[in-house]
Amino acid sequence: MAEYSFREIEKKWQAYWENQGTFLAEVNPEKPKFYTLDMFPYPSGAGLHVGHPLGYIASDIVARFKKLKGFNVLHPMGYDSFGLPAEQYAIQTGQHPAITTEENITRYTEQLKNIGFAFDWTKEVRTSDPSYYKWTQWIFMQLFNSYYDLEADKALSIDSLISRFEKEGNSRVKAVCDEDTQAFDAAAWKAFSEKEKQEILLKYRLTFLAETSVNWCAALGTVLSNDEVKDGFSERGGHPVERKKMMQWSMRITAYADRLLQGLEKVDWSEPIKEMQRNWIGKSIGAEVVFEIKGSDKTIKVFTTRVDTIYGVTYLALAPESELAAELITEDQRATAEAYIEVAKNRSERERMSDVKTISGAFTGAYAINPFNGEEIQIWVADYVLAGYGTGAVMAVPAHDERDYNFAKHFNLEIRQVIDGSMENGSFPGKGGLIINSGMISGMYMKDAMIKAIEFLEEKGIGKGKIQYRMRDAIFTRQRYWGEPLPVYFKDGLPYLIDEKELPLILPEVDKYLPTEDGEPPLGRARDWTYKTSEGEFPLEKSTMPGWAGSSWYFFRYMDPKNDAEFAAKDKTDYWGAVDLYIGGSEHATGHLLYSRFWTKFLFDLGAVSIDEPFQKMINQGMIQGRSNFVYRVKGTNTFVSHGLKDQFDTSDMHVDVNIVHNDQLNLDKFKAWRPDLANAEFVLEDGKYHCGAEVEKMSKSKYNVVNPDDIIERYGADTLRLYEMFLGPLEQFKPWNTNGIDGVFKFLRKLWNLYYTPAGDFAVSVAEPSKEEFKALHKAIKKMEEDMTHFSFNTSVSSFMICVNELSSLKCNKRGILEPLAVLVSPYAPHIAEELWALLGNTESITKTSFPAFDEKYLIENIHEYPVSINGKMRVKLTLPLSLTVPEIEAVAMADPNVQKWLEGKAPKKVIIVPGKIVNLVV
RNA sequence: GCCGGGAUGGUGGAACAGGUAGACACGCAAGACUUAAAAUCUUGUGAGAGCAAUCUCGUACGGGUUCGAUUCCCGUUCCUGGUACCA
Repeated sequence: MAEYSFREIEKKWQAYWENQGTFLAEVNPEKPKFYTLDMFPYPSGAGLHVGHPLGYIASDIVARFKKLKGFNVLHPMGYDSFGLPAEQYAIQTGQHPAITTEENITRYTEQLKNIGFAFDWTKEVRTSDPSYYKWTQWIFMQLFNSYYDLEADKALSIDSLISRFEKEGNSRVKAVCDEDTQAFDAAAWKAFSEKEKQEILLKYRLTFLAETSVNWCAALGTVLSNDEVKDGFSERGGHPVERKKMMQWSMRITAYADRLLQGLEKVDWSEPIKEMQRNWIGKSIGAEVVFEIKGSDKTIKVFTTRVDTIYGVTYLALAPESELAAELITEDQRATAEAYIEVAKNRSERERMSDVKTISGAFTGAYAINPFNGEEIQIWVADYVLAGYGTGAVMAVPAHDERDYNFAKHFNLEIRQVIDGSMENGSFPGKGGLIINSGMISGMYMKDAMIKAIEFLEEKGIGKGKIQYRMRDAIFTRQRYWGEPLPVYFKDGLPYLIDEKELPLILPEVDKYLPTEDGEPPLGRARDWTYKTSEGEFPLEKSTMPGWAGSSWYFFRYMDPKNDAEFAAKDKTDYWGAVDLYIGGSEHATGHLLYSRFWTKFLFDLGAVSIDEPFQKMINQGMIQGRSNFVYRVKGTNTFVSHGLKDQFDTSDMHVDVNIVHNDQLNLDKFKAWRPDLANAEFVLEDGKYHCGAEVEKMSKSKYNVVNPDDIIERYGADTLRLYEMFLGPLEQFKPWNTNGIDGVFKFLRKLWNLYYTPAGDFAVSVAEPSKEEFKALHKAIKKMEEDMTHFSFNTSVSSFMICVNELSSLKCNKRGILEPLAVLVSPYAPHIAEELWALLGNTESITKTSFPAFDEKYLIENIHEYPVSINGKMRVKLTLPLSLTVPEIEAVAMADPNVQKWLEGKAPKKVIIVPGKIVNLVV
């Protein structure tokens, strides 16, 4: 066999790895561990396109590299298999989503296996599998049975809260709970009925049922979380989304806001991703201030980050949804104010967002009293105030806040300056200035004034310092079929958990996957969707969990996927620990990555795992975009003009399938065969070729720019695909898929192959001692790969392999001493060809069992070496010096250099520091 | 609007600590082999001038720091990701 026949080789080694269990990963305390993880895919009906494997290839390279370096590597793959597309398909066709999902998974697995990943497939997980979602439900139950204790700063069991209530009521309990929780003492607690007790406990539980304002998507018939909504439309499907009040399960993720923020300091993620999470959590430090209302015993609580400007408050503004606002309206303002509230409330979120510039509001007629100076100030209703943030009320300081300023200008309200500085054409004195016209805090700067003002508030009992988060509690229910059922039944209208022994609560069969006629979720169609206890039969929860439930803990399940007694055994989670390298897209920054951190912290509090950050290092690979090709048809004819000549004709452009275009040249025969109407197409060519136009767009079927990895593998092989995806550019960069350069990578593999063969096609490797040049070529590549592995710049490693093989081939190197380590070196990138060559060299064990070739610097040293010279830490000149020179000789040559002389101006340097091979420092 | 990331030949991209810009690859051109094509190999390939050695200009644009800037600083333009009345 002389030809590089990748088809045979790849099939052979993929079967070998599977039969030998080469990549099975088991706990082994003798060896250091390395956990590489990819964001598992949702198995969609379209199959994998060429963009999906990008990150998987990168992590596979790292996994194989680490294995060669002696690590025990866990590198699993699985499927996030609950999701909307399968359900939508089920609605249209009546086919059970489980069947569609199964088919898609089969196809995905087949496609993935063709690429030759070092996955341990025995660790595969599927979120829609009952043996998996049993534990998703179990985690939900633990959350239900926990509350967040602020003194311990962790989640504790709800039973411990109950025993505190029995002893002393709730007045001294510092815990995260609903705003409206009333105080009670031990006696009162004991006097409460079972129902009342449960209602109170629900206000503390980490997952709870409450009436919440949600993003309702009528077209999908379900609620969506904030990160599933983009610009007022659903992320999947692009349907309009509106705000609606509904009873929903929520997760008290806000209890963890601060720990989620602090945890970011400990992990090695890119700064932009951390920043996105910080913004999403949106911590603001400020104060809550209570304003009394004139002629009423009601009060208005506002949140502000700038109490120091309190003397500049000239009105209060309430959100239109505020019930208090409706109550406060006086007779003379009733007509206008109520009309305004009606209009504002009915404006959809979408309208409100797209129309930020229009200023609107209405005076209620009521007045509040500024607690600092006793002044009466008007109370307004304004739709720039959001009901969902802070207290839904704002103290307006028009002089120092842009929105307040615009509002005051529009309605002709007073603008009172309390920070020194000029205020001209819309520029506001900011945080730096001295505070003026402000009674007790005049003459202070912001920081001191805030402290003083908060002290005053707390003394008087009319406010306090407060930290507010932008992040809301996460809605945890979806009115869908294809998701995890919640292990909850209802008694007296209150939720109770089912018995843990009953898990998993299996998703029931339904006749249709649509909501019921009376608007209940699809599970409302299930027969016997009830729970039987000794007390009777009770209805089960009809909503299911959101998509992010299953993906928030799958990285633990990979460690122990078949465990039926625990979500994962403690000794296994302790051994594998946090994910050492997580590769995936940045689009999950505010969804999956935040929820996973939240659940991990919770499991940590529970003592179920020993880590509280799941992903130590993360790389965000850039999306691969499509690159569309165009042909230019002369209008009204069947004649197509090459790109360069199209301006000479009246043409219209047309997408052409990128798979019949190579290097932007159209394959004319394939084009004629592409569609029947093109069979008799005619062409106007340039230099005998048809050049297509190209444009970067999203990869989509309708643009004929989808490239299937299977096609690339069929034509060039998996090793070429792997190398090429890496060669395309930096992993983190967004880039269009473009096969223009793939021939070069394929040629490289063929050249590599030919190193082991004579021109006549015989396998021939000599045992002669390699020359210095040969060692040098190899060790340059070894060094480069080791360095690249620390910065994840896979693209330049591929280049360094190419250089190495080019040099070896021009040296006609066929020596075992070089070719054996060379096969190992390239094996993480191109594992199939490496295994084949390794076996040809007479090795009987897989190449993955050997170790990475040791780098030796001595091979890189040349006779002539360039020394950069730097003087006084500033001047640096590169000199070409023979390596044999002694230190004084190097110094002499450096001193004789014209640039150095110019710099020294005749003076002698005080000290000469020479770092061999590095830098000569001359200190003046 | 606010917060990130980016802009280098015909193309994808190198330059990892301020020190020979354009590695490597594609494409293109010329040549070798071939009846021919494909494949392979060799050479050239940022722009301009020159027979040539060589010189000048060049990393989006305008400035600055430095002996020296793709790299650091200030300003501008364009592309791109996130987020958006968050008080």
